[in-house]
Amino acid sequence: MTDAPPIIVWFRRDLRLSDHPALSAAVQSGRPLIPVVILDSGNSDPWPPGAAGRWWWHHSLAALARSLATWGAPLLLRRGPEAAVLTELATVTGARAVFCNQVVEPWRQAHDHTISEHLAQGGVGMAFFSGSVLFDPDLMIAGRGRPWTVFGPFWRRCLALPAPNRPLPVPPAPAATLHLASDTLDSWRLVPDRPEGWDSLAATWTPGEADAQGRLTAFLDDHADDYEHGRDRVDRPGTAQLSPCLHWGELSVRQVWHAVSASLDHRPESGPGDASRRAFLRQLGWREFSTHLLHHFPDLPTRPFHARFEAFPTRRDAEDLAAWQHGRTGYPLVDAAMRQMRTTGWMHNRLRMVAASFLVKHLLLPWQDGAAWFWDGLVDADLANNSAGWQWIAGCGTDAAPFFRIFNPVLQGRRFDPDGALVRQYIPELAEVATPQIHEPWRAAGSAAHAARRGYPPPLVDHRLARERALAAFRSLRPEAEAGNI
DNA sequence: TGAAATGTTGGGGCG
DNA sequence: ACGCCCCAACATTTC
Repeated sequence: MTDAPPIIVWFRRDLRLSDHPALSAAVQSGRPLIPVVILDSGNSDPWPPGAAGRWWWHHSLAALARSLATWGAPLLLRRGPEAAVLTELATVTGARAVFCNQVVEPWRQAHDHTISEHLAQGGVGMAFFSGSVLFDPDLMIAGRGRPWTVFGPFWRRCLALPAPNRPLPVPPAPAATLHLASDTLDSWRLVPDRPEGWDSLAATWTPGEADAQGRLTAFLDDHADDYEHGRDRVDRPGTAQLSPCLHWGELSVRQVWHAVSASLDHRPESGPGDASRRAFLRQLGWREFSTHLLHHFPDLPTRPFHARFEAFPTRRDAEDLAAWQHGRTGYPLVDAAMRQMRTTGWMHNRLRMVAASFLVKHLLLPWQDGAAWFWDGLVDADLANNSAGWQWIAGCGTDAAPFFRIFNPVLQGRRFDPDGALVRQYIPELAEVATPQIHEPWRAAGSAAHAARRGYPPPLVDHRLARERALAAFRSLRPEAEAGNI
């Protein structure tokens, strides 16, 4: 054995071996490695993963442990306050350094700062590597002074910057490894019980880096050329469905960026799929935008960006909230969306907009309640994306959809689920309803009776009335109304 | 990354 | 043949 002290590589939201700057740097040092994942028992995380997130986390950790074992450095699982776990590990092994990739979330960065100072007292250094975003949020506003709050200019600026670094390969395995006692993953009990179990998620997903890479490849082969339009169809797999992989870091955003833009860069003239590929990169841009926003505005998860929305006349109605949560609003597209999330842990992006709009505008319930439900139910639940998305749809965020932009669930259904295939998949009660009425089953006389027998509820609210009610609520917020000089 | 209301236009039926 | 009306189709405005 060498005398060189080992390096602790702390895995957080980067459950992969490729394009892992902290891991690569540790390997390059030639020291023995201690890869570790810590389950924080100190409740210091104000946004611990929800139920679906924990399911994903468990399985992705299992996959990471397998690939690290094969690669040559077994993964260590330790439970406890993060600073204490790292300190103890450093003491026992003689490690003088902890390497990790930065997670761009305000609470996480604050904790990292504290932990880093704590470790420094014991002579242990902490090194942070970047990799969870395409562009550094602080560098982007350097010289400008204030964050971008409108997506368009933000993205134009991003595209004008030098391209993000090329992703790193899986590093060669270290020569020496240490074997230390580890918790078993099962003892962490990450996956909570739920009445219907988790089989339907397991049938949908295989968490882990290998499957994530496969998804990326499949998307490039099958859907990237038609993404611009195909992504809108909720009844077809036109999207990449990489969001959980990106959240948990099974793929780095740089890997996705480079894989998609490579075909643009290497083609002399623009091909048929170029617009689609740019549209996809733009979606990575929204992820980037949300992450930067949360970094600059830590209140984003709880408080409306535009303070006047604090006065919005939201309702409090536990029954309506429960109807929405469990897919019993009587609007098939909304209900299919909510049941898709329950069944798969994922929801099509367009359905997220429709379902969120319905909660906020048709039901006038707080967007924070909707965000909390999504947080618990989505395997890709991401604080920045979830918060920014809800604020966007609620009209109170930066660069938000105007509040008066109210989705009509019937029209959205006709346009993006024209055959009713998605509705029939998730709402078996409506399987017999004819296609012309599938998105408004209350209008189908014969089928309506049938649906009633099967227990599918009538509409919770009338669209036209709900729309007018929402517009009135919005009008009550206008500055002129407050000033009393309408 | 809407939808509804309102306005405009142009073709065709018809007296 | 001509003007009138209807209304679908499209465009613009408003919420």
